Amino acid sequence: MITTLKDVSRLADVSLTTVSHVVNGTRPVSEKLRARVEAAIRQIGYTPNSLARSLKLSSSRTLGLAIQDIRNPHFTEIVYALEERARERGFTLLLSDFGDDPARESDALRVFVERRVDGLIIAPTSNGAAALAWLRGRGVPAVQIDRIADPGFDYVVVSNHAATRRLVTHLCQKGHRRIAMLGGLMGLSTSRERVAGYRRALRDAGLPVDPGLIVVGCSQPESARIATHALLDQAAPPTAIVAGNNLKALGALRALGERNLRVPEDVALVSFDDFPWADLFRPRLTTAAQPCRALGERAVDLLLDRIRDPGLAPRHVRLGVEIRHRESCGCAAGAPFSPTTPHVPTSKSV
Amino acid sequence: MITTLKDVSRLADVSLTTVSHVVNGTRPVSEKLRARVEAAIRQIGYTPNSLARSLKLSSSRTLGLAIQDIRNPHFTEIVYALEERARERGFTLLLSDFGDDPARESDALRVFVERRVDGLIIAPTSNGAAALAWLRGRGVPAVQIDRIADPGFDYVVVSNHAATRRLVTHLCQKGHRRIAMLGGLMGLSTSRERVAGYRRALRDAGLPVDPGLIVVGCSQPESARIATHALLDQAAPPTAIVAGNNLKALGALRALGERNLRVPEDVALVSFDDFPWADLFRPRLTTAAQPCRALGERAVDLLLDRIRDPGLAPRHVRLGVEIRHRESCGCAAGAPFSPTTPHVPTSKSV
DNA sequence: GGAAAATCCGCAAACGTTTGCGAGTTGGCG
DNA sequence: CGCCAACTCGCAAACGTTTGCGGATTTTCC
Repeated sequence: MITTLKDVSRLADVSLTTVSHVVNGTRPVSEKLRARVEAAIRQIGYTPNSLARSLKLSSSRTLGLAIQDIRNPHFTEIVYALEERARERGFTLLLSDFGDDPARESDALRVFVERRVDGLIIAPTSNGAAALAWLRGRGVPAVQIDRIADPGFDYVVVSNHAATRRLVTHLCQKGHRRIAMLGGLMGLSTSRERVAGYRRALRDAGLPVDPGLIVVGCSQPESARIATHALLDQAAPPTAIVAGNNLKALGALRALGERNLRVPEDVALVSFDDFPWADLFRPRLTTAAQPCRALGERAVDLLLDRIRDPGLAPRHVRLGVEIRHRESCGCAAGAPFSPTTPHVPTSKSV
Repeated sequence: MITTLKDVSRLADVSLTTVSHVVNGTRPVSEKLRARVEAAIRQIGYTPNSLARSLKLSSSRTLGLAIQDIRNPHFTEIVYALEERARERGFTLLLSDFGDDPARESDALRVFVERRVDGLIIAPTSNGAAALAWLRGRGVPAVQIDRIADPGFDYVVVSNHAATRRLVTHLCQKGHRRIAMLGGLMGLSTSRERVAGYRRALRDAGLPVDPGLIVVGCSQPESARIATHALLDQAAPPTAIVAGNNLKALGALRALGERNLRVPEDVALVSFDDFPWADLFRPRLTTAAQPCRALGERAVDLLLDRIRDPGLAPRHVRLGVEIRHRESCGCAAGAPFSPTTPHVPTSKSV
């Protein structure tokens, strides 16, 4: 059913070498033989064996992608961009979703290396540093996305600090003085940067940082929902909430709904990460939208560069974030947004 | 950096054969040698080369996944389930997103076959039949999901007809007499089955089928949005709309919002496909929720069975759909839902 | 103590490619 | 006619594994 070069060579009565060369166009072949070979190929429906080819060339034209949870719309978007870019460049993607489990993260990397991917893209967990160290030992090219666990590797992330700061500053300007932050796992660089941006904005506004208004560690909508209820149960509840990412925004939204609190009249809500359908939530959510597509494309480009030249110094890319100004912050729909912090342009260090 | 069996065998001073056997545990090895080998492996950080292994064994423990658009939440969910199940079974997933493009669909399959996947899972386009025929010629195991393009291959899909029928019947019972249907590309079995279910429900209710209320061919939110506007511009506009899938529901929702029409008071809306956050739209959407997880799991299981025994007769699985009864159909939240058509149980033919 | 059985191990051929090297042929030119 | 360049092509070794076969050593049992 599946045929080989040898089958073709027998049928066309030429050498293996010649068949290989007409298949790959890697050296001139006379018109006569080429015709015979091509006829034979069509006749038996020959399909090259990439495995053998990769083995011989020690290059599989395959990229490994290890990510937390494809179902998170943010990652879905990134995966989409990565796959497209990789495909355009002639690479195929191996996919691994490792959830929250560091062990599964390591497993994924091991599997990828065993399959001899040419390089890999990873959104590392909080202990991704160990996994990356292991990779370094194998000399496998890799780039981190979204989060950074080891500055020794390339990465492309966004300006979490600046964007969160702008979000919070905006709430301050609208008069909010008790602003809560739903933060993520502090092992993640994103969470740390976003919480730092939040603190910074408060300090800039001369507001106290109340530890009771910062809750960290929730990673799923459900924990965010519960955390939100807890926040609102306080003696002096927040008048505004900053969700550290899209999942937390969903949780917060649910909690607010359960309490029949109106957004933004009773409590304002802004969130990191946009949804493709964020305009359909009521109220329409004000968000910090990451450039997922650009992020994916840059990641692939960085990786291919490094595969070409493994000696490159680590390259760090930080992309700007766009604030999508909608209603949940308390502004009328479409009202102009005037941040105090200027928009952070795409930057690249080293 | 990357080492081989031979490196290990040299360092441990044993034969290649022995190293291979301790790595795979495929034949007993004396305690002494095993220890030496394991020490050597650790020392040089040996990682097996799956490419060579696959070549020799002619089995790559890899599954190809070709899908339309991962960003569609419905497919995202399926991809997630597929990846998880495949991983549990020791297989890795190759991912290809081919959009609407039949050419890219064929490309994807070709790439997968060249990479010698053990089998593949595909949500075929309207002309997927050709692509599948090509596969048959190569003898590559495959299962179709979501849609069916060639009954000669295994598939696992849902009861589109029955579910749509229940959705529409429910609207009829609420008194709607002009119910519009936003259908998909009629080349897809899902679209045909859903539209058929819609017609059937109307006939059952003794209502006329007005061709002006059926619009087919839209596949993206934007075209559904435009189609919805057109529907509402009619002399006798519909009082209820059935969205053929989640994307169309988003488009319809946008159009209704743009017209400041209230759902369900002015126009009722129900939709095929659920969203994980469907409870956060306002109004909360009544949907026909597919068992994405089960679908993914069954697909992998079917595929692995077939890989084991390629001679199996084609197996067809049709899963039941759960109606998630919320507000957009015009019922009070949480009101009981009493379909005339009994819930279609999971069935399996042949 | 000796033969048979059991145990432990290595040789070398394959899996399906790619490619350096060199052999054979042809044509051009003096 | 002779020689060299240009052109075409095939041989065979490699890529990193797996595994059938058989040789050597040890154990078992009478």
